[in-house]
Amino acid sequence: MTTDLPKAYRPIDFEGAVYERWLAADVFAPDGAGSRADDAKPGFVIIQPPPNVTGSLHLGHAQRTAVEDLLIRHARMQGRPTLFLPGLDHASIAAQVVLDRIIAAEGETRGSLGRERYLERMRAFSDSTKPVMLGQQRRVGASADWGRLRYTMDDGSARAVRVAFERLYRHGLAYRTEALVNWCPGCRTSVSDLETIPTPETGTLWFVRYHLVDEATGEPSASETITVATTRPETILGDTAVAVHPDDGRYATLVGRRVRIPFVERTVEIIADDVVDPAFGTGAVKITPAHDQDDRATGLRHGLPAITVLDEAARVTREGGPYEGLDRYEARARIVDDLRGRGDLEAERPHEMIVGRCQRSNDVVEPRLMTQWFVRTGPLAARALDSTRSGRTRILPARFEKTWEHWLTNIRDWNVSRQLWWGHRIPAWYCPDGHITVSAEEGGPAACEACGRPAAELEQDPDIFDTWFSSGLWPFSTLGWPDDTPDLRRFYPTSVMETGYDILFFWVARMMMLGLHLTGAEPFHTVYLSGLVRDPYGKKMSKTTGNVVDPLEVIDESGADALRFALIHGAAPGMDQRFGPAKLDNARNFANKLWNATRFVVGARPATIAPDARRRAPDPDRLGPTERWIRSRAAAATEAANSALAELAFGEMTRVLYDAIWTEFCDWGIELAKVRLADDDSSPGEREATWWTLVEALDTYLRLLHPVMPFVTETLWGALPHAADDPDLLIVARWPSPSGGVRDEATERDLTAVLDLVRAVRNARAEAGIEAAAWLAADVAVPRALASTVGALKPAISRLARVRPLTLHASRDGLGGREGTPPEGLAVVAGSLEALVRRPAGEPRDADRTRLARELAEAEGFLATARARLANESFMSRAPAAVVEGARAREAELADQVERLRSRLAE
RNA sequence: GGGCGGUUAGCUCAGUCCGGUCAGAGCGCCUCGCUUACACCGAGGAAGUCGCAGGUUCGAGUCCUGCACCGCCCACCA
Repeated sequence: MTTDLPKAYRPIDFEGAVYERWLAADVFAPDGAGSRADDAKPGFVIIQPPPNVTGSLHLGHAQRTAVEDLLIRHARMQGRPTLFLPGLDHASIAAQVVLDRIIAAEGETRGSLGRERYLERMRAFSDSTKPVMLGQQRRVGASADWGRLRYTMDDGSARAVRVAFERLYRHGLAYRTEALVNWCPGCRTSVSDLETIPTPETGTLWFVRYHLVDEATGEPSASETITVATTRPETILGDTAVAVHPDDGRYATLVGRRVRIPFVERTVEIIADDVVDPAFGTGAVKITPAHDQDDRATGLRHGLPAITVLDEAARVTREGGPYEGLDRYEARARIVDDLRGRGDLEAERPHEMIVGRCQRSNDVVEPRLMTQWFVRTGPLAARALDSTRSGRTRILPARFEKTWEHWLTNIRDWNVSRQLWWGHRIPAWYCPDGHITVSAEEGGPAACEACGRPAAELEQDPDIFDTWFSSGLWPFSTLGWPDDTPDLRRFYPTSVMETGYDILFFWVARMMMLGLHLTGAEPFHTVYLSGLVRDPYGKKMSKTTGNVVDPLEVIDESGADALRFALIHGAAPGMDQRFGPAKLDNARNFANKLWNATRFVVGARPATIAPDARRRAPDPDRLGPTERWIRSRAAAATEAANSALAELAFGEMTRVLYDAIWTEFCDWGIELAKVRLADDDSSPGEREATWWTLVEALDTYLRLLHPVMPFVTETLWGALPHAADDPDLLIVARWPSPSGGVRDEATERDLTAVLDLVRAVRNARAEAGIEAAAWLAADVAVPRALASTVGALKPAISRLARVRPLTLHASRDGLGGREGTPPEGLAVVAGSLEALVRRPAGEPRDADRTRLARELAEAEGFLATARARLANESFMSRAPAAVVEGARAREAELADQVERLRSRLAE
């Protein structure tokens, strides 16, 4: 069974082969040939958040995959039927932005290629990125069911989109209307509110005089004017009213009068409306219903016309009269100049304001009046809120529930129309009479629903869906919805949705809303929100900043296990983490440690055990304190890891395992065990028991660590003896059960005392400046309670503290020095144990005295605090009995310590 | 304008929900050491008034209030 391990830990040498073995064993699919899933156990399902096909993965994706794969591997080892369904997202707008850049380099544009050729290019482009991305996932170690790989642009997804939309439409939850949408002149499409980033800017507030119309002549008056304040003079061209507050005395007499809009020479009315803030500007506002949300609402209330003066490129339209064809900012400058020329620019001053910019292109988004499709979110959001409030779906970390609440309670209808090409075409057809037919049929409707006109006379909506619409169906469209498939029945609802908090609204909320309405069930019971991976300086990683790290480079260098461990170890849920070489090195070193520890154990097999022996539990009658301690600590680690995992506290879990393996198992466990393994005095049976103990603990640790570091643990586990009922591969081996462990608290206590003594002796030696290699004679006084443990560990203490000969005494008298003969040594007081280490002849004693004096002062300080506490009546009467008891015990211990230190110092 | 998060060793961060052995880790730093698993190592060590000010409590990084910076999210005031 045991195979030879290479001396050096070189992940690149084995990770690929390990992955091949998993694939060959067919263990990823829930019903794969190698699956050891028990169908009686609850299933565990993760539908992977599909990365965009825009290129390659970054560290954020690697983190995503690491966490998801951790959950999946853990569930798989528990014997639960698991499904990790991988996927890719077509990312319509993001992909178009990328492709636009690529074709621009070839001197082409969207327009020059045309819709069909452009889409062809896009398909070719995404076909080229897909394998790269899937290869990256594989290198990270994703144990996904590749046979179920899905794509948001595949036929299944397309059909789900059409059916979903048709149902929403029939249920009155999707509607088409003219509304002001966020228009990006750069991308030439509308974008959602979420994609419009409010950006602070210093603009200008211009005060413009409008001339009232002299009702007698019908001409603008030279003297009668009203001054409005605006930050956007170019929209003057589309003004259809001026508004003042109804209670504003300054303008009371002007309400109902008319003014002449300059340049376009339109005559509009002065109206009164509550929306106007009399304290802002002049208290009079120009109203441009086609280019401002507030004005649109005001216009609707007052029946004002809406005149669009900016086109899809944000150039002035024919309605703009003399300014037609000018870009919005050129027009603005010209209009300001012209107003100044007319003497109608009363004032201008800098103004701090917020403008909306496009998330993709950073262009200033223009409110634009268009007829588009919307999803009515009110009823959908209400159900989503109910799901989290009732706890049917929980969000972790819990604080995000507040954000969730706030967003969903203030949600506005969702504009799903995009004037892009790459995506799912909206399945709505219009007939010449203006009737709408929505159809989920692949070829479209046969005829107009309303008037029966044949399909040939119908025209399909040219727009496509917001990319998040198809993403919103992801948890069930991937399982066969809208059909009632076996997969859907078996794996839906899914278990955990792991993703970054930055797409909580974009994606999670949409999945929840659409999932609840279309399937009647919450699509997942837990939302686990990860933080963002940032660069070492805290900057968000982005291609434009150039600080993006390719996971493959990291994996080539340090291994996938190190990358995964570092990403998980360094993170707390929902908190961003800075990621740099330090964390990675630490993780790699840890893997190396594990590697070498295993190499040692494998190599330390007693000759009496056959190389191909089956793993068995150590003989309980041959266990010494060391063995009992190692087993107990492994059991403790199992408990701690399990409870951390239950809370999805992955960072906590790796911390537990890191300490257990490195500090406890390697630094102490193996070092202690070496003694019995090498000691000629120990019997073959004892040596075997020690070795089996090491194997057992290591086996447990490798299992516990496998979900985080799958490659190295699989490799190392393969080098250890397996039990009769173990599978060949760790990936499907049983998860350690906490009850299977053997906690032994008495042994743990005793060992703590012994290890403290060893540490104290080492410390004393170091402080005294004694040569590390020197063997010194030592006497140790051992209280009765520790006699048996210390007796059994005598050779180990001797080795670890480098003391020889070592003599044990039943009382302090045995240490000598008290009566007359001054001790020639280092006095060491550690808990209830006390040692006297003989110094080499001629060494001065000052350092030792200094150390003792410092320890005494420290102990006295603690003792004083402890006594003050016990003297506090409130504490004694109000604190719980257990706490008081603990305080008493500590006081006694400290008092003893102080007494002994004093007496040592007095010698 | 609301809301949330952060402020703990030189640096990067756990710990705060469930108050008392929690003052921790990694990196860095100092002193030793190539002891046949590991120098991607081992042994020892230095290092923090847990942002500030109040409050609750026998007891507070841990709960409450206020404040100060830093960051994020939401938000139709021209």
